[in-house]
Amino acid sequence: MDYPYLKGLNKAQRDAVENIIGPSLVIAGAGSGKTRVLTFRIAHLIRMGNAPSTILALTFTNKAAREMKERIASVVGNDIAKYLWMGTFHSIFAKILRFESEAIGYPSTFTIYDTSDSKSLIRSIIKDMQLSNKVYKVNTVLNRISAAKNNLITAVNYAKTTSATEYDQSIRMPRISAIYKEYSRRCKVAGAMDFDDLLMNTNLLMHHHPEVLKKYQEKFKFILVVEYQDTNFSQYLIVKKLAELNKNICVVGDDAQSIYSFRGARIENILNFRNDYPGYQTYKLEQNYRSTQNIVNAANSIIQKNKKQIKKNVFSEKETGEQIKVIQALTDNEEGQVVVSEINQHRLSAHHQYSDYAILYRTNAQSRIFEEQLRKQNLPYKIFGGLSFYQRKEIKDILSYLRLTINSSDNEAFKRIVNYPARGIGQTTLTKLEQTANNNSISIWEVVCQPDQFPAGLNKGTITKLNGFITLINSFKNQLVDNSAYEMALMVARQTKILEELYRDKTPENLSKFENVQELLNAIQDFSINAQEEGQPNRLENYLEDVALLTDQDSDKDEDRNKVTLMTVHSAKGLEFKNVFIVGLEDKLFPSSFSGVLTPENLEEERRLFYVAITRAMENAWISFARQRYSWGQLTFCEPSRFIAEIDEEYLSMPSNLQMPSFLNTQTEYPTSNKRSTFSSPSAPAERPASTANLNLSKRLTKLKQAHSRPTFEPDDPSLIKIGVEVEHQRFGRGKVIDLEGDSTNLKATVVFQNSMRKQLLLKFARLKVIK
DNA sequence: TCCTTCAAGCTTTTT
DNA sequence: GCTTGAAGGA
Repeated sequence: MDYPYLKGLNKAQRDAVENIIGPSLVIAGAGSGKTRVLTFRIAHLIRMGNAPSTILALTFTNKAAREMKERIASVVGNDIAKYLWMGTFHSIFAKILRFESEAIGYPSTFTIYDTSDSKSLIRSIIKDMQLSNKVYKVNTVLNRISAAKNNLITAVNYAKTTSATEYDQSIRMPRISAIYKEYSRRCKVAGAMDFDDLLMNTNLLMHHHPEVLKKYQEKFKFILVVEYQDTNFSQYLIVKKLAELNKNICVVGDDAQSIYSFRGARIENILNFRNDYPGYQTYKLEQNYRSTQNIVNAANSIIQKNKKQIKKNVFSEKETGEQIKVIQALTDNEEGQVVVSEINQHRLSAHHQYSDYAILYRTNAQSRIFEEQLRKQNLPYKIFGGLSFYQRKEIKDILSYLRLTINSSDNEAFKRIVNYPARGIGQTTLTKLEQTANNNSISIWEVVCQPDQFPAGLNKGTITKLNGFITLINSFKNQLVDNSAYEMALMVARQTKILEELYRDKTPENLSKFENVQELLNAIQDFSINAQEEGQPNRLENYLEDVALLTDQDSDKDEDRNKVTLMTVHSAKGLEFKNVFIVGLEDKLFPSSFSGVLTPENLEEERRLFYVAITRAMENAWISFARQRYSWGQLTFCEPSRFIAEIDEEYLSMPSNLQMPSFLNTQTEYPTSNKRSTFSSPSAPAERPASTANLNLSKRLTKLKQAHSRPTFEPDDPSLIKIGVEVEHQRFGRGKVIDLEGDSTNLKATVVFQNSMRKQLLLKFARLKVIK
């Protein structure tokens, strides 16, 4: 039978769409139309008479799930597509866990702790166990616990796992096992799960309750997994168990794009598919429809250097295209300047949009310089990463009120807001409450609600203040039945006086916080309205179910449309741009070796990351590096990345400025001709400024740097700043000084900026320059 | 209890 | 360089 959507697919794509029975492995090279294939495969399943509710499709991002659902809806209609079980691993299994919560001893309203909740809990456990926070780093402890959970090692089993405890000994943190145990206990008491718990508990549920497993095995007749190379052991096992009965499993992935091993992703999962599912079919999508031949060939020439991979031949039939252009800059600032000018010029000559350009970097810290230059050269840009909307204090505060209303055992929420807005309940009180709660294995809420039964040694005044808080939360609880999520959120924002407080004191920070709270309220209103329209429940608890699983990248704003994109290579995965600048191609930065030694495994992962970066480009790619940059405030000298040398020369265009200016006299390090040899020995001894020649060099570089880059924001002498003068601030732009206060050493200026933001700045530190 | 000051820390991060 | 957290003082 023929279907219109099958037209326009190549042979491999079509096979992958049509063969729906049995295990299938789809190896989808970059830009090979894997979303298309999956979309049509699911549409095809439905057309073949399978109910959408029997199809489970798992992704890693909400965005990917939403986009695919929309595309399927456009083929089969939304009233059918909406019954698909399509979502992220976390959201789908959170949904199932809420449904089956009784079996694992959790309330269905369990809270999902985000990373900052987890860290805060671990921090207090380390403190309570009287361990040194210098030795027990919260991040390390959380990573160890997370890794254990991703490998399905429970707290009890962790203590028995000698490899784990021996490792902890070796890093001098023998008590991690005990912290893990206490962490699990407190999460349970608080009725909370962290991200990893969602997956581990799903595994435990299926392991201990075969009847539940059977129910879902029978329900999900077809299972699809996107980005299979990024699954961790926990996710892998869930999928394996669910697929055991029907074996109609289709996984799509590209081993060459596995870049999340630091989060427990196992590239082996895709490499070993053949062993797990005998009788499987493989479909290799090798034609790249995204990029020019040059880009595809260059990318291939890099990834070939990796040993661990599934052989495939990715090719493009598009035009040859231009070579990848290499840009050398003397300093990190110059790199920013050159890249941004190049974007500007190229855009004008190629008649492209701003949104056709992306700047990709290895670490978020690199973004600042590009931001500065984009602003200076007046190019609109949008930046991904950094502090997420949902991580902002004001947002977390409001959400904590909502969380506590739904699940009063949520201790992390309680601790955040019991004294915000200030009620005179301080750390001492909180410590007493927490101790009483922990000694009795109950939540803080239960302690404060039953002061007679669980005396915490508080005085009358404090108890009165606490009672005010309890009354407030209880009044919210009483309103739950009659109000939607939005009505509840609005009520909380008003009655806690948070909105009022932010509005009263109109500092720029508060203004932006006020706006953020408004934005949150809008989002909740959207949720309420959408849910109502779709006939879904729109209660507060329904909103809270997925808010913990939302990220910034889930919101696409219209005003962000025609802008240059700045993001890390990691977050660029799955996206494409006509023109891509990959910046900071320096040894130790990309490939990054922050984690100490660059092991062969890490190098291969970095190489895959570079492969991902290049394959984002449709038409043009640039690679840039600087010879020196500031990292952590320290001037460091950089070597070009070995990855530049790994690209076959024929796909590269080395510009004339790769020759160092002759007066710098660095020929030994940088031959002007025969570019390849420059990079072929990445271990070539780098000359350090110890020698006199290099003292001269660094001096000249400093001079050059001053001449080439911004003198604009060398802050002026504070004494020049008077009431009435116009000033320019490095970040906030132009403004006018309207007030000065404080003593001579701590003089503060109140500045009203052009966007009518008002800000008080300490002149000692402020980056202000007088204009007139 | 709150505010200021100092020091230590820093990757990537779909959830 | 910048942010965050913990300690110390009012």
